[in-house]
Amino acid sequence: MGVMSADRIPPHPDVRAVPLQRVLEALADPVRRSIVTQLCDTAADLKCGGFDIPVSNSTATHHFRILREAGLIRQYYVGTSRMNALRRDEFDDVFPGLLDAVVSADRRSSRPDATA
Amino acid sequence: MGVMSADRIPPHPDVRAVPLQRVLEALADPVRRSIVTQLCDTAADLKCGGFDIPVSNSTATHHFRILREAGLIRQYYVGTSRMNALRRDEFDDVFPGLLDAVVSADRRSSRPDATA
DNA sequence: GCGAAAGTACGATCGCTGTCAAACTTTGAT
DNA sequence: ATCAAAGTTTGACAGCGATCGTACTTTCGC
Repeated sequence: MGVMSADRIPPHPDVRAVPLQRVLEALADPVRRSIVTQLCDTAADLKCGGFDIPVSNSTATHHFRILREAGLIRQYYVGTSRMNALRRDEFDDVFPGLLDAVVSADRRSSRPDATA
Repeated sequence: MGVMSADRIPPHPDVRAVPLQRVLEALADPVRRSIVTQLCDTAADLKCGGFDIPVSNSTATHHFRILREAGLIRQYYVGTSRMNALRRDEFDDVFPGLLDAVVSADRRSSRPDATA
């Protein structure tokens, strides 16, 4: 008995209404930061199962919800897959420079770093 | 029977050796963020008791330690007062743009905001 | 229709962290 | 010498949040 695929996703917040506290809590978790970084690097939307993260399925759902409520990602369904998109521009408007600084530093942290 | 006032402060980390994780955990707490913002706004070193924070003395000590170990502040004694200095330049070298983004957003969060 | 695929929702743990009060330490002033 | 000022240390406690397994829901392909 189908519900339309539209409202299968909980509402996305207006980024301007998201407290900095929520944003920093979201970005302070390594798994979530990895999700954001992967979205940045891919420069394309990814389904939940398309990420390389070391947690169970239900834990992943939890992390995606936190990111969504922090205004960092937008989710929408394609068939049975939930897609995730970075809300780059909207987010940068409200928190200028933050995403860049975090993602840049995170990339450096995650790489082996072979600099002499 | 006095110990010299020099080594009354635990060692400060090399900022380049501080993991991003530690930095974000430090900045994700509202009290610590307030401390950093006040240091930014004052543009001068402040003694521990010189901050406007709503926690007990021992809790404050805890927060200052977290900030110090995150490479965000440098502490030194002047008489019986422990002074706190932002490690601005060193920190910006390793995490460019991060402090600015967080402090700017934090200032906006803390103000009433009377914009029409 | 039926089964598989992709996630979600729900409880239940469990460890971490922010908090405080109380006792202690060091320095400066009297 | 003593006392006050400024913080620290220690121990205890409470609440949050990351995690997982299991059960459930929706959609797609046959």
